Amino acid sequence: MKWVYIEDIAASKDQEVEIRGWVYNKRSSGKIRFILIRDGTGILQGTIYSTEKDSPLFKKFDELTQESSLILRGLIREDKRAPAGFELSIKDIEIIQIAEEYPISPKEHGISFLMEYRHLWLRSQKQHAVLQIRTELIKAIRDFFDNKGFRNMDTPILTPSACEGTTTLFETEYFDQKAYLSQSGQLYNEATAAAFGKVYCFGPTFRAEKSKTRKHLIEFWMVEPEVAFATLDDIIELSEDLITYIIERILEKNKKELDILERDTEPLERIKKPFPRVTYEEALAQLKEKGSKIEWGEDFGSPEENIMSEIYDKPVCITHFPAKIKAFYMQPDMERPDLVLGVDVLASEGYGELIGGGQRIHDSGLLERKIKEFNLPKEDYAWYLDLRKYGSVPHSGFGLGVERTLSWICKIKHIRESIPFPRLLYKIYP
RNA sequence: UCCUCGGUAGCUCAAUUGGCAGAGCGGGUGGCUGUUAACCACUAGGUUGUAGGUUCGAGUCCUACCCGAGGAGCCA
Repeated sequence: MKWVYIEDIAASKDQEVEIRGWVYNKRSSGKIRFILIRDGTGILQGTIYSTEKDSPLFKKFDELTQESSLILRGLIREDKRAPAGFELSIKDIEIIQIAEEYPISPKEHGISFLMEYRHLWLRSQKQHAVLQIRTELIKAIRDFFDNKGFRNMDTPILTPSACEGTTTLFETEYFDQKAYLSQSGQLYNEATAAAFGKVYCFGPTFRAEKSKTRKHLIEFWMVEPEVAFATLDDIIELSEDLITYIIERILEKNKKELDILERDTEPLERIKKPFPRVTYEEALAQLKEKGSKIEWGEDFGSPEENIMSEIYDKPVCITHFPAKIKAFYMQPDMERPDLVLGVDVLASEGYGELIGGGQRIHDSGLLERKIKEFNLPKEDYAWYLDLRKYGSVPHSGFGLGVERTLSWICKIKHIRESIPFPRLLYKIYP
């Protein structure tokens, strides 16, 4: 008998098939019994009908517990009464394992309990929907860059020095040396961009910051494009194109999942180019008008990000930040050397920074001065400075956080649900 | 790291002024011919986070600690 996945069930209408999966729920009503089976691709209702109370099928049905694994065989029928529109008339139940009492019942649970059972919580419908969208999101990101001729050049996770210099790194042993888990592939991207023109890296990044918010993960995934000869304006446009492409794809491919998540898609549907662009100083004026006490030279906190997303109903690009609050490699504005050609793209609906990036310094002398100014060990940046000696060109890039983007698209309350196994402050289980 | 709130059955929660520790869900048993987180009846299930203190008596009050949540800060 043919083994089919529930997502493909329509093609097997009026045929006898085999469904392999787990008991999602079961109900009985005298002579008729229902099994909801999930197989990872969907949930299907199977029915058993018998006039005999102790028929062999009923006996097997009665043994089943929530999440028991089994193979059902039977006829696929169209039936309006079934949740999926199709139903399986069960002719045979093959039990693989009877599950022990499953801790996650179909009723409500607290977050700390669910997080402790994250390995099982993944089976629940909403978690499943979020992660289903995640796989489409990652595919869309790759397609976007691949279709534009970008080369995927992944960068190392183990790095020799505190390349960023500023934020907290995870340290590990590397034979007789120290190594650090990567916080960004950007510096290496600049090298591959000079070799391949336009590149992107896509991988996990690690930040040992003691952040305890709904927007931060200790380990998260980031896609970072880098383009030789590109200016700030070029990569702002690239950011807009990427975000609109992603949104369009998810709206097209993940209707079912967005529906399960009860996501109002209207705010996503209006996300089209161009996005509003404001400079840091213009944003500051808008924020003060709305009552913020932020002063020039301060970075935006989450109250400021929230105000910005109240003002605009699309992602907003903020540019020209004070140099002192941004990284050492950011290209200063020629007319205002105290500002840098950086851009942060803030999501709508209060989801904070999706993208951070900008134009990089390509002048060798200036970069050396900045390294000194930021008190960074020059030896560690010898190879990076080489890139400015051998055919240096203006170049720009950015990083987009996958989990922030996914949280926003799914409108979930906390970023911890946007990755199968979140690493959170002090929490590394399961 | 700071502020606020919380920790009672497997889960979600209740317990009046300090006075018998309780309900729903889940589990078990039985019933029901179309259920949709089914429903109905019965039933088992407790070191009230830990340690100490006040009191005739503490889930409730006090002290310390542990754990969790929300927020802030931190954060290319």
